[in-house]
Amino acid sequence: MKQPTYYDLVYAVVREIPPGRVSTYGAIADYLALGASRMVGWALNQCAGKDDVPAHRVVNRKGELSGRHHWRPPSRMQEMLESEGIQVENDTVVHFKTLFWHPSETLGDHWEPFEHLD
DNA sequence: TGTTTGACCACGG
DNA sequence: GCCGTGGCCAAAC
Repeated sequence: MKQPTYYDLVYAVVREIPPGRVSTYGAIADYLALGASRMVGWALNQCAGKDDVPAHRVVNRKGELSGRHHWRPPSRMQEMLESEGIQVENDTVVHFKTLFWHPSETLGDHWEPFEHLD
């Protein structure tokens, strides 16, 4: 990998998710204008194992930990969330609607993560 | 090079 | 408010 791809954009946004908050595939896909929220899932699939990307803060639109099966061990994702004060019950984020974080909430609409790279 | 699949979402019934 | 269907783009086969 030599130049930034949409993977890097996804990673960059995920890293900006504030601790104790959660975001969704759809929100990230919408913010990055990827056109397909599945691509976020693919990107996160590649980031599995990377500790520098808090992928545990990304859940589906229902607030369910749909990606926990891709963690080692699967319970790791829930533990990470709980360690940040996020309550998880039955593989679903409690108060998900309240803890939901949208990229534009913090990054704004003109966030250029790689503008310095050209 | 065509088909299948994927940590999904919006919409209509 | 739940269920089935289409769509979306990229990687793996």
